[in-house]
Amino acid sequence: MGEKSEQKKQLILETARRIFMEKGYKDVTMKDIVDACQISRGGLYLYFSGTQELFRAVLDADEAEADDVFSGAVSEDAMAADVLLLFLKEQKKEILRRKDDLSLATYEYYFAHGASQEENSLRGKFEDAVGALSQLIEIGIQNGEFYEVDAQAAASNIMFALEGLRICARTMGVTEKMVDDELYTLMSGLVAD
Amino acid sequence: MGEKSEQKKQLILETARRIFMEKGYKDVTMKDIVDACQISRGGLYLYFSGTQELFRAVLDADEAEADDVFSGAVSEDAMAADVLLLFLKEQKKEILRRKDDLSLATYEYYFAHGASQEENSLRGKFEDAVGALSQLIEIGIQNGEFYEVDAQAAASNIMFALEGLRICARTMGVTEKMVDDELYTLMSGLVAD
Amino acid sequence: MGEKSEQKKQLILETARRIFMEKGYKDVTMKDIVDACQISRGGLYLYFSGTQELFRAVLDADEAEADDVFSGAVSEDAMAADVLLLFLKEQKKEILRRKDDLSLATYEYYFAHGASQEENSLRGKFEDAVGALSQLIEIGIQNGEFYEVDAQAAASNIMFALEGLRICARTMGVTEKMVDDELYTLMSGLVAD
Amino acid sequence: MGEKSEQKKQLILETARRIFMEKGYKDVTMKDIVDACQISRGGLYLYFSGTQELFRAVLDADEAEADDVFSGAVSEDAMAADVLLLFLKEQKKEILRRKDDLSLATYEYYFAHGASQEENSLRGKFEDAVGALSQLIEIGIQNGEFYEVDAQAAASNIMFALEGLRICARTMGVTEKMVDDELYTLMSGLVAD
DNA sequence: TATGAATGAGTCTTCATTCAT
DNA sequence: AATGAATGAAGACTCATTCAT
Repeated sequence: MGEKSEQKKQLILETARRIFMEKGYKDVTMKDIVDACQISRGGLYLYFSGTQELFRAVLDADEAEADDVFSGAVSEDAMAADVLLLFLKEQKKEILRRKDDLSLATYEYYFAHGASQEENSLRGKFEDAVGALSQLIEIGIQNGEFYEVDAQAAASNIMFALEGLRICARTMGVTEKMVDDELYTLMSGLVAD
Repeated sequence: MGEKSEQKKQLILETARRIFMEKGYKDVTMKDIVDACQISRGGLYLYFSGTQELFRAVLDADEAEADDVFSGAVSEDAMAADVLLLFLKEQKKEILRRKDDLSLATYEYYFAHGASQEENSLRGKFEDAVGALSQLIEIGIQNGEFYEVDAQAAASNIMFALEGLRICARTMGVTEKMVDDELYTLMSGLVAD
Repeated sequence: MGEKSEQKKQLILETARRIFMEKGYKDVTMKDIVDACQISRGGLYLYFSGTQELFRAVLDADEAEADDVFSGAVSEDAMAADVLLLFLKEQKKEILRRKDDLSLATYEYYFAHGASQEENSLRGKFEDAVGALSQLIEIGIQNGEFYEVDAQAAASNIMFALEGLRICARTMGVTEKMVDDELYTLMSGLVAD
Repeated sequence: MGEKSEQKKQLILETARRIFMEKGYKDVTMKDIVDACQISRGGLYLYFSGTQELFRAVLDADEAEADDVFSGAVSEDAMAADVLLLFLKEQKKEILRRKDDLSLATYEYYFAHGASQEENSLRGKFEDAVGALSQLIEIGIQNGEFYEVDAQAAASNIMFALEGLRICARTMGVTEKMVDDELYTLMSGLVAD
């Protein structure tokens, strides 16, 4: 039964994920989940005690299967600039994607439950990304592809700018051109093109 | 009588502003406002039809008294670098300020009511800031203070990075050092220090 | 001032009448009246203590200027059948008129405030109409225009049938043909045509 | 469990029916029902989303168990006149019954929700009654009990007059004598007595 | 007379959460 | 494990009515 149980939990998580993408975090009610899962009210509570726990679980599941964008790429003999370009293109897609994206719900979640909490995984994620990016830039510099910049600072700057683009896209709206221009600016800081 | 009425409206706006700073946007109820204002339920509705209208009014009031950071500074013979530094310091303060700040509520408001709406003043604000910053950088370049960069692109980059810092501060949390480092990186792109 | 006062009262009554025709009785609020009259809240209460009193006044005003349909007609040497026909045509118009009519509001008013009340003027109105109709039929009989029926009974029957048509029009809806047919039936009871 | 649920729904319907009879349609609030049913606020909404839906359900339940007054009677060899008399007596009782009657609420309901709606079952009911009555009269004519009148027209006339009596009873009030007289008039149109 | 701001009671509706089965 | 009926608290909103000016 433990297996069946696990299956059901997975089903709930997948469904919840979809709903969080559609409605953000705060607007989602247990009823929304129950309806979408075709599960009983009480049944849902057997697995999750509320939307907070549910969203936490959705985030954790994400993390578990998070794929490091660079891990594979960098080890090969691909050019660092190409890897970076690929990464930025991926980010662009995410930034411009209006729905099908957990970023809005995630922002709402952390607004509500504090930047203080220990389990704030966002920070770790961000630092991992900065670290990986930094390494990539380092490699690029050694390859002679990139200018001799402070890799760590450059990586941070890129990440903050990307976050800025993302939040701007979710609030004031951004055009594709705005994103392209900014990404171009970011690349220009590293390499002549 | 219109005067007294106006006073009350102001009182409500100020109180609401405080509450929005404390609780963000979505968690604020009309009852919260009512209690804080020591006003009757019906009384509040005489002035505002709901939290959305209230927050809109708070934002509008902000805008009305918004002071252009550069306007005064630039026209004087202060160095562009000094003006920029001042601006960044101001931003740093805002970014690190945990409460007493409408940014969280504002994000929530635009999450809820769409980046699409015509009355989205965020976009205008952002572009105004980019414009002013761009001008400032231009002046700095002409003064020989700054490198010969693309002023527009540099300004955009700074603004996106600042937004990134702000949202990171509100979600994953940032240390003062992180902010300082990033601001230093931003300055470094313009001037050797 | 008494004159001015009277004018204002008239204005209120006329406006209220229009609103009662539009919305019926129960849905009308003092606010509706206030808004439509462009008068102050308190001002309205100086004249009328609530919608009940207001509607009562509207009804009373109606009564005061109620014109007896037959009074003029009968005294002339018009044929009784023609007068009756005219009356029925007038009734048909009223029955089919969807709006611009107080009947719905009147029904609602008496539903709410009882068929019992002393000031129930409906009964008097009805009996007056039966009386007049009865007289008319009597004359018609004496003229040899109508069959020799019980005038009183015939008059009552016509009035009940008209009320039936009216309420059916307001609830289940009636077609013009249904009304025409019924009116024809009513006439047939009195005269061959 | 569906059974218990159904029982509760029935209980609510019966209670609601009683309340609608007492207070009409418009004055009834969900709270009235809740209090009368000794149920929780939220519990009621599990079954009905508002008073409109509730009243609709009450009407539908009525219709489901509606017994055709004539169906049985006519097929037997009872005299048509007797059947008609029985029907009119039944109607008289209903008309004079002050409370314990849904007619007032029904009128209010249709005032509020339009004579236009597709689901207006009143029209169908009325036409069914006219049809049955018409048949009955036809039979009476063939039996030689009734005058040779236009059965359809006579039936319509009776129904309109009954509706007229009903609404008059609910608004201006009618005496038993008034009803008797009118019913006598209606019979007189068909048969000498 | 006249104003219109203010009140507070009342209704609607939804939600998280529990619990008997 | 699972169900879904039931609860009650909470928030939105409206209205009749009053009252200081």
